Amino acid sequence: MKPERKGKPTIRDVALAAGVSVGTASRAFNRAGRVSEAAITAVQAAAERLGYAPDAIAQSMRTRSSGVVGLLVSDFTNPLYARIINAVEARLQRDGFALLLANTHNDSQHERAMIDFFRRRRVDGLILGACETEKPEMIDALLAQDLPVVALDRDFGPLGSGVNVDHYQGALQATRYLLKLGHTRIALMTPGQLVRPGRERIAGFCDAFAERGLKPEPKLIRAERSSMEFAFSEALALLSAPVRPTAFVCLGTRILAGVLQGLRHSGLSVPDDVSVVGVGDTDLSQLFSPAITSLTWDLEAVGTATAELMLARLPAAPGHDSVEPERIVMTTQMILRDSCGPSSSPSAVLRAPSRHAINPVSRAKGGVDK
Amino acid sequence: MKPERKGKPTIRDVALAAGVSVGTASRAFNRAGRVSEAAITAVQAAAERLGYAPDAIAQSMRTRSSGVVGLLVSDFTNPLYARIINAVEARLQRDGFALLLANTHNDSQHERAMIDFFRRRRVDGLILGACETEKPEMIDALLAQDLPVVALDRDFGPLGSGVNVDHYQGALQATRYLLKLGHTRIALMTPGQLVRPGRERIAGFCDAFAERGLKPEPKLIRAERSSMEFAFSEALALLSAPVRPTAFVCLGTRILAGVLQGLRHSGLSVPDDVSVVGVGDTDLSQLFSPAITSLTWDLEAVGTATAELMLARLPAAPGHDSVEPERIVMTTQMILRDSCGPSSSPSAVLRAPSRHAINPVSRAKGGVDK
DNA sequence: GCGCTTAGTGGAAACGTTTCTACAAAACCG
DNA sequence: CGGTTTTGTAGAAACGTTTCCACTAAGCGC
Repeated sequence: MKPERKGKPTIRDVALAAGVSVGTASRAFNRAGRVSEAAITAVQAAAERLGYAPDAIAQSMRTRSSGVVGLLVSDFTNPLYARIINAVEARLQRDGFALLLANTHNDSQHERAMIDFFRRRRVDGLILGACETEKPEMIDALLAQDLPVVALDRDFGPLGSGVNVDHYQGALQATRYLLKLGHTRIALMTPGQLVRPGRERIAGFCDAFAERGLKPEPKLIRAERSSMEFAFSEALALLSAPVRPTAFVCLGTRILAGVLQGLRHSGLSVPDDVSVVGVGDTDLSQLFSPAITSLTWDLEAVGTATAELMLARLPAAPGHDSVEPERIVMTTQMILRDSCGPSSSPSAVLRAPSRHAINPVSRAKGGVDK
Repeated sequence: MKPERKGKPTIRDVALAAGVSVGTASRAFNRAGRVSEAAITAVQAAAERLGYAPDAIAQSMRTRSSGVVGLLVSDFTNPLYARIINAVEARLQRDGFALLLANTHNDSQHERAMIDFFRRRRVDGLILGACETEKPEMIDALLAQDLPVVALDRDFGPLGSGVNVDHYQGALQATRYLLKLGHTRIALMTPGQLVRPGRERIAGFCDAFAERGLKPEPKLIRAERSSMEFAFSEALALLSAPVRPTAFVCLGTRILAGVLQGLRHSGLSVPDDVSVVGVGDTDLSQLFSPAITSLTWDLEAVGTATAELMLARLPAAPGHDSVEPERIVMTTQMILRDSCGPSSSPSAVLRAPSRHAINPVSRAKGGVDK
């Protein structure tokens, strides 16, 4: 019909075609202010005819809101992260927000650069699951901005919002379980103690020992890197020690894989020689023989809750003046399978092949004490 | 020092502080046109002092380039996708581009909506690994735009660029291998034949049979959904048939998991009762006992190549007028492990525990014949 | 010193929206 | 029917950049 020169048609073209001014055209689209029904239909018809679609960049420019949320994570190759991010994306998409994704590769300088990069891109909010961001000065700087920030399994102090998995309770439960089976030489392998999950797990681990008046062997706590190669060599080192651990708690998917490889390499059998508690309801933990007793939590729920926390803090939200910091705690479950047996006894009796129920979500307002 | 009201400082503030005009300040930052050294240092000093960072939205507005690449994929929970996307992101990041991520959940309507959404957001390029986009009319519409499009394991015809894994060759190789071991009742399970990977694999599978003057059993080709649950029930169905398959080719990580579960559930042992070829060098295929002989390809290389194909097509690229369509084909490898044995013989002898070398990358110009 | 080029600068226009202001027309109300 | 409110509209001013254009002040060859 009307091939307006080249390029996409602008609202100006639409207004012209509809015989109204640009202002009216804009109001017609946004149903804001006063517009006559006649104008609305005329504008919509013209837009349809011309194939007009508003330019999101220009809208951002004017409204100062980009409709984009930034998500920063150390490495989303981790299948646990992948599923969380998937859920975040799905939830944000429902509200018309897009997800700008970057990973930091555990490089704190890089991380800071990416946060800045996101800021320059005027993201409407930031979801942070990266490590450096637990440093107090960093947190203060972040929260000082008007940019909504939501933590993903990170601790941003009393003023920060976020979703946290209850790793403390999980580690406590897993360790209690092994202690009850008679294990005392239990190795704990988890990502570094710099970040919340690592710290919490170590605390839960130690407290489970303390409950029985015991102390864990410090050398059996390996909270450093979370790569499979590292876990493999650490496992080998621990297993070749004069007196080796009788159980492993492996709180990382890659770590679990590395430890299992180490056990196989050492010719030890699970659970007869060594008991293993893994993490996540992954293919590996289900199909390894024996199936791995695992600590899990609802990844989709974590992602959805994170997204919703963010959406509630976005300027577009209805009553967003009430931006009280809020923290959501997700509980963990132990899925009992076949990889744990009594300590130093010939064979295991305990067995519970089926899964437990889905975990509930508990909410907790974060206290503000400035 | 100079708390310029509220909000972020603009280039105007910087120019004022440096005692130059905004135009000069802009040129100073971009090193474009003629600027004196004095001006550059003054502007940079002022920017530093004020903590100025240019507004990417405003820049996009003016330059019509957003510095963002959109990536659409059906579901990045798939660990194979996750690693590819990781590599894409890393490569784009190196050149200062951000990644806008969305998944289509295999909903073609949704897919179209997301492509539009990306367009409105003025992404500089689009990487498509989703299904619908192989429909001719869709492709034409996409290529007609000025927006660079790169396919991720999808076929966009002679005019499209993209990175393709050589699934045909891979399936051929895997099937030949099983045929040589004496299997003829081989089941093929792969994601649907609507998309390139599925089609190619089926073709390779059939051609391997044809080489020996054989024809595959049509009922043993299951190319539909790629979920674990589906694979599990399909496997059970196939295994309970009067005469069951002696080998499975499982070309999806979730499919592999489902089939292995099905085999376990049926009480059949691998490779004595049934041989299995899996996909991807995952934890599961390495640690399952027996370790799974797998068809793999270099996921990082796929991601990097995809990103580079895109970068070369971005307007910012140096000689981007030469936008010939280009297709990169990645070869596959078979990692021989312990999950395949001769057909209907008591036990397997063949064994090769170590990995093969990394695959090379072969490049091929796509022919243009318009 | 006088034209000529050239380096450097300031100012303004543009990018495509939304929103504000002003104003006209219509509606309502004694 | 005059005044007051209401309704709808047009037009322009932003938003923060980049880039174009015009212009001044050097530099240079003679």
